[in-house]
Amino acid sequence: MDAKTLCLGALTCGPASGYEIRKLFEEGAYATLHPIGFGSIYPALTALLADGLVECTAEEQSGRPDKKVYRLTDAGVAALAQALLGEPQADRYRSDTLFMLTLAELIPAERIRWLLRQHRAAHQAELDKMLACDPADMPAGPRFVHGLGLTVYQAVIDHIDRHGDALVAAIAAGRDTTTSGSSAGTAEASGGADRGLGGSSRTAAK
Amino acid sequence: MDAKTLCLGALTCGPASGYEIRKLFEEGAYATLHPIGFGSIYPALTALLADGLVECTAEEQSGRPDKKVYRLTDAGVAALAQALLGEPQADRYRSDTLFMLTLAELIPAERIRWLLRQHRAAHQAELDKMLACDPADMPAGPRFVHGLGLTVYQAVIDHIDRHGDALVAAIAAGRDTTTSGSSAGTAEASGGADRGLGGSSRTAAK
DNA sequence: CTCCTCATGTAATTAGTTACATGATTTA
DNA sequence: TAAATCATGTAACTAATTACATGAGGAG
Repeated sequence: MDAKTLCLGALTCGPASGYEIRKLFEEGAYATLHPIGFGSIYPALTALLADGLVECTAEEQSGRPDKKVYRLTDAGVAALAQALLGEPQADRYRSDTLFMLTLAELIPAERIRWLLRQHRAAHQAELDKMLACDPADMPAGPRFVHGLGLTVYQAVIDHIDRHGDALVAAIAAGRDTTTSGSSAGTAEASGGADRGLGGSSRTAAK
Repeated sequence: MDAKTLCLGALTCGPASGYEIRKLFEEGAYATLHPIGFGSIYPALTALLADGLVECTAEEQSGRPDKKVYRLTDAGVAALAQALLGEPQADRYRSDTLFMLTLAELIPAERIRWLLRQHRAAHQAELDKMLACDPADMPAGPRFVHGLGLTVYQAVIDHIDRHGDALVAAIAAGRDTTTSGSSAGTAEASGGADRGLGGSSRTAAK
């Protein structure tokens, strides 16, 4: 799905500027469905304007660059409907965290715990954002996707809550950080599960 | 997460050729966690060899090019463990299908039904592949990720089964394909929900 | 007083995908 | 007999991210 179609889709929610479109894709209706940044949006909008699929009125603002508000034309709606008839590409998911967790044996138990917390927190944050929207206000399409998002995020959180401790315990038991012995057997290191709690508040973002 | 780290990770499962690594990422242990193709794997392997992080023995084969089997060196394991300590990038998910479904109002009801079926089938296929593996054979890390995958895929399938029909019905009611009237009100077109059943067996793949 | 939000756009770099080149063996 | 699998690698192309440039106003 190319950036042009994505922008066209975003504009069905109503007229918007490039800046606002980006927000739709990172916080709003299209959040997490399709990552897209300024570098893709602005050129796409320019191309759409040249093709007559959107029209644009510039609103003067003090200091800031003019706010260019784009809206769909009839041709734009038709082009979008057409694009929506094409074959959808297969879903793609990529997760550094899950890849790392697959290689848990190579990672200190403390860091595994941190990774799990962070993963949970990220999903909880998405969930909270979605919970703030009332599905009753949405048309059927967005409501369906919204509900799907809720279930999936909840499933991830539940799985971490149910099996996260067991993973940390297994790693702590299998290869202790303090001892360098390899075959430690089934140690009962699960007792003090909540002491240090990961630390490392710096470098949390980016 | 770059292609080199991904290859290093794959090689923890044991020595493998580039061809086999790709299979790991599309069917095996790392399936759907990180998309990666030949074009990324072969150059990465060459670079890793130059850095001494993997070593390689070529097995002669009749007709085919030599099968180059790569395995991790001690330096490779150390480099991987080091890379695993870096900040994981945020998860990225992209779904053409879900984006399309968000714009369901612009799509004929029949096609919505097809989209839902296809989405369900894709997730069912992934689920079946995962169900074929016994988690008991896995170390804690892969087992955790495996379990997470199962729950998530199941959640998607369940959601489609529970709410898919309602979506199709809403679209069919809101904007009928046969009538061109725009403000049709709350029509009771939900009755014959299962007549044509989508058809279009051609162009199913790719 | 500093940081964040608003606001647009270009340029450079990096990453990823696709196509090509080659070819024997197995399966349908 | 046609197509898929196995097997590696390069070159070209497309797409995406990041950095840069500019700058006012409001919140903390």
